[in-house]
Amino acid sequence: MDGRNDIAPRPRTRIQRKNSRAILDAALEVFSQYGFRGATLDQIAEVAGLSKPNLLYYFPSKEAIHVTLLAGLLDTWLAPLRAIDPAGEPVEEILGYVRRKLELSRDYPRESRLFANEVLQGAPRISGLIQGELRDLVTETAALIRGWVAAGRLAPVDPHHLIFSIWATTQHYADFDVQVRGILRQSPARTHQGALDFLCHLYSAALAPGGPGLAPPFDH
Amino acid sequence: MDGRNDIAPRPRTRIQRKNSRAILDAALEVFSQYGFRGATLDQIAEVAGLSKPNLLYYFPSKEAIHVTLLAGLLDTWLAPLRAIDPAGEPVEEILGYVRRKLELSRDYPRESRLFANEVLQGAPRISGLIQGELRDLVTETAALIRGWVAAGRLAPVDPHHLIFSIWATTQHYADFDVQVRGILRQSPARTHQGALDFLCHLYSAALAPGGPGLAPPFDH
DNA sequence: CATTTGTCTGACCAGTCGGTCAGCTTCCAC
DNA sequence: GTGGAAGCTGACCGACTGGTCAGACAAATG
Repeated sequence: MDGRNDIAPRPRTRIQRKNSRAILDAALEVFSQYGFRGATLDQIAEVAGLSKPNLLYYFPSKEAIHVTLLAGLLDTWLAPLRAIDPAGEPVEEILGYVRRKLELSRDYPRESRLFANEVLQGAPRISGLIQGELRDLVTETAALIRGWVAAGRLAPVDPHHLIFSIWATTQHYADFDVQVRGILRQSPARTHQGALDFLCHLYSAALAPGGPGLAPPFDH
Repeated sequence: MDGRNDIAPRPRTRIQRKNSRAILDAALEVFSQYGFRGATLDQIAEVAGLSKPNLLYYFPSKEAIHVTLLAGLLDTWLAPLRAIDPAGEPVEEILGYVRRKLELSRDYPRESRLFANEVLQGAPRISGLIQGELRDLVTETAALIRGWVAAGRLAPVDPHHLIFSIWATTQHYADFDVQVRGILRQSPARTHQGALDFLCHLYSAALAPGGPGLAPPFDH
């Protein structure tokens, strides 16, 4: 009688799996484009090829769909950060992180925009995740980077702002895609390669140990 | 009888000026927080301290308020780019641009978020501005930077991706403020200074002519 | 075949949305 | 002060929103 109305447990039957997937995919498409309040269940239902009541048979509410999406997203999104190898060569590890993050922006722009939409509007539904899981992982990585700096294997930079800048520069190509394509009229593949080249130059120049900018450039 | 229902001409009387300003300020507050579809006229009216019909006495529709905001915003937003002096020292000019853009993010975060919201959702109302005024100015600035590179006064970088990265890194502190503050728990002033220090290091290292990365770092 | 269980839908509901309108009040030039 | 324009509002409208519900349909189970 009651459909899979809980958020946590995964669907069991074939039909449940198929329809849940269709709903989440359609919801990702619509939410990422219009934001939570801008999206409607009718839109999602139409994209998913289901009726609106049928959506609400699989998910208890609009918000439940949204939360399910966000929760499932964070792992994918943080994977590149986890993949940084503490035993690797510092500059190469960070450049690899940039490359993976940029590929994520290219291959999963909807996920990036969904997340951006949520954070832009104050992250009312995921502030817990940000101050929990996300923050912990960043703190960890920041400590790793600080260790590399202390060992003289990396130019002295603030690890947090380094991470922020990598997030910003890579996600920019997904979140502001319309702007990028409106200014830079070229194939997405070419834009991606250009971005990769530039960012590698940017970060390798700034992170190479013993580089030009050892002292803080501006006094404060 | 008819209020100032057109978009272009500025209000004349004192009351018109005062209320128009109050409406636009309230709309900026609400639109930037909830996006266009997420915001309601009732919310804007309440923030502005006016009744909803009175809002529509000054502006013909919700969309007119939004468009008015966006149009008035672009000039402010592009001012730092226009302020780049072709006769100045290249690296200093770009660092100055970064500084001004970062100050804009600190002082006008609502404007940044409004713009981000719009672009994120496909810029349905300002695609003309992006492909027109914005694109022209960027093309111009890109040519200037390319000239600096050719003269050997700047490391060889792609000017477009350089501009994109500056936009991304600076606006990140306004658009993703919730995330930044959720991770980096410190005063906004301290965060601003840290960001400025980091970004100056980042760009001065990468842009200094004759630096480490003259050849493209990755083959393609 | 009958029963049960899971899947699905048309019709509907209460609340909210952007926007209208008739008419009220306030202001100001004369 | 008075007439007319400017400024303002409560009440209202049709459209749309998220969500409900009784019951139809489908599929497994006996």
